[in-house]
Amino acid sequence: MSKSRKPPTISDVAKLAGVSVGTVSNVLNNRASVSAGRARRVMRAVRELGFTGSMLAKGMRAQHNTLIGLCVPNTGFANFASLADTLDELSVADNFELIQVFSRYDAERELARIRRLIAYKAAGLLIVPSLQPQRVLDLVYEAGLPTVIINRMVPNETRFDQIALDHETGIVEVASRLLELGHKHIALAIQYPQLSVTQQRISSLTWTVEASGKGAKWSVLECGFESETFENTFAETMRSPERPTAIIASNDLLASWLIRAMHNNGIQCPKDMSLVVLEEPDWAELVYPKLSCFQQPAREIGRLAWDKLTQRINGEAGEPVTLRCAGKMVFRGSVAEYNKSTTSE
Amino acid sequence: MSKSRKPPTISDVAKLAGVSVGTVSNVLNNRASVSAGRARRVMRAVRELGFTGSMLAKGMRAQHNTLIGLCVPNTGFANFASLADTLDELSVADNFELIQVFSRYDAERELARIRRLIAYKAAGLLIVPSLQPQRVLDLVYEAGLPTVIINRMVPNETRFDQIALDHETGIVEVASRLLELGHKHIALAIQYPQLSVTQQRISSLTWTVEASGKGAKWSVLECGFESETFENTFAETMRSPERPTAIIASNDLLASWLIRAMHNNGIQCPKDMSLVVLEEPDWAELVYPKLSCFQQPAREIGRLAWDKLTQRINGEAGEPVTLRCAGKMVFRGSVAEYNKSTTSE
DNA sequence: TTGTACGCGTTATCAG
DNA sequence: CTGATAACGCGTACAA
Repeated sequence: MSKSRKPPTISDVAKLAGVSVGTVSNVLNNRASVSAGRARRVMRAVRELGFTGSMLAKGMRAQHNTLIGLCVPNTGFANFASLADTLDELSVADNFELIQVFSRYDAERELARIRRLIAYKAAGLLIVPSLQPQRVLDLVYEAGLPTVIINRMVPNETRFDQIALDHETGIVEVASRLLELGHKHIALAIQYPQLSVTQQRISSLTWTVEASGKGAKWSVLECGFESETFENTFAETMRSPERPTAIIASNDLLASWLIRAMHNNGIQCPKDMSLVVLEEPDWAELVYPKLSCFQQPAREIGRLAWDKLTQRINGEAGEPVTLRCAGKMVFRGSVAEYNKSTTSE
Repeated sequence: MSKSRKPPTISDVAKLAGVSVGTVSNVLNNRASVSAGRARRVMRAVRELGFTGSMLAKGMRAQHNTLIGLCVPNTGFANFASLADTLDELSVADNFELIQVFSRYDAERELARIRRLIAYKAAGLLIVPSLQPQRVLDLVYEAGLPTVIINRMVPNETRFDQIALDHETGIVEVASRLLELGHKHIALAIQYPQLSVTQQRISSLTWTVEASGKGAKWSVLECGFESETFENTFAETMRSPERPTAIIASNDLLASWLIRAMHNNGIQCPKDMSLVVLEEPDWAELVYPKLSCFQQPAREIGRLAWDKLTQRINGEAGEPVTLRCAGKMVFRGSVAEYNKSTTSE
């Protein structure tokens, strides 16, 4: 049974040290000059009582808190994990408390979580927005809360800073390479058709394929949200004579589904099908063949976002900016030349 | 530039609605009976001003906060991710705010982070302890903070509830199976020798191998913290005539290192070597052969820990308890019978 | 150099 | 049913 004694306050310390509360405060924040003897007595009392202070009272008094909210869809994808990791590191260094909440891709939940962060008088917000972030963004704008949007672009949003990956160059590089290798039909496997990055990717793919003048095809493979359903979709797609010879997966979950589905349908990678994923899961080099990935610079994004947010909190930032970070394409065994004599029973 | 207007307070609302602050408070918490007309006026004023309330002031007034601290080493391992996910879900349901901090396996940092959580007057703490948690545990005990230790056992600690995996049955089951399959030398690949779970695992392995009476061997493979160094260690181990025919990896990082190292050294799994990992990474079924795993019940542990913590916060818990959850062994392709005619050049 | 008093936003209490 | 006020812990301006 933990003894639930009340936490010590400044006046407890003051009483024990035989000084006034103002003196204690001055010692703790080594502000005004306090005589050495009293200072020592105060410090001893602090240690004796295990005095920690109250961030609640501090925050209330100072009218600003050292809490920073980070709202991400989940923590499962490798990207979000390293983003959280980076931001935690940076926030500790700057003496902020990072409080991470999950929106689970649900606008309603996102709204509720952000509302609470506002109620906690968070000093700033870092948001990886959900699919319908409008109400949330309106809310934080109304609240006047310094906010940076990360990782996922919100189109036509000029009220906030946005720091995100440059998705276009990635898919252009992937598609160009696949076309060079002789692929005639490239499919983009997606999960969220409404997402702005998805739209961007589709148009980039379209553009690249058509500009190449090689008469290649492209298509979009909507994969849904259940792996069983997907198995059917995939099998059906592969029965078509027009089936793709290369697939670009939007995220690592889809990549894992595709690997399994290819295996189940007797399709060999890269002989029958090349595979690329637009983020790098930590198992990329463990599967055979090794997975070709577009590495997202999560750490760089985290750092830029943090810098921008602290600037904005300190009132040093001007007009909201939109930054795009370059990713890096890494080709591994899962991509190969298109083999015209592909087995097709 | 977000307009950094001061957030509205209760008295702002009261002024606008033409009522007293007490009335507003009563309306918001639908406590005492307030006349319908006034209540409507208050609600309108609340909406108009975008009033959210201040959890800081609430917490200070109520002398207890709705903040729960979760301290984990990192968020990279699949286990910790789903633990965080479960706890987030549960805390939202109970109207608590979960604030997650990372100790990075560093006792010093752990102490600093916990200290701040105490200063924030967190209502309770969930800790996956670091390797030297003594000072932290003393601190939270002194502070009288309801605390539950999860996932990793702290030996001889009876001041707190502990909810953890039953590691023993897992390794006993794995070792028994490997012995059944004719393996004569089982190695346990570890990273943290001082960890109590490591000690438990070693003694369970010892016990199981010796009790089997099959004259089999066992050994411990210390893997260190850098994958390059590990490559050498592994190559050396495999050069020995006494080399293991089955390896049990303590965590998914080691499993990934082992898969790579086996590949680099031309050792085939499961023909030359069986492999088991004591947690289940999300890529377990993507590699070939599929990885045999001891599935840790992270969700169950999360749920039990949360229940215990809320009990303790509400003063409904008695003496601290220690609970062990059963994991589940899943054998897949990476484990096979030991083949005496193993290729050994 | 040290002590005192006030205000931050909220809720509980008490008087009207 | 409603309004005024004290108290929570801290920082600070100002008085001693």
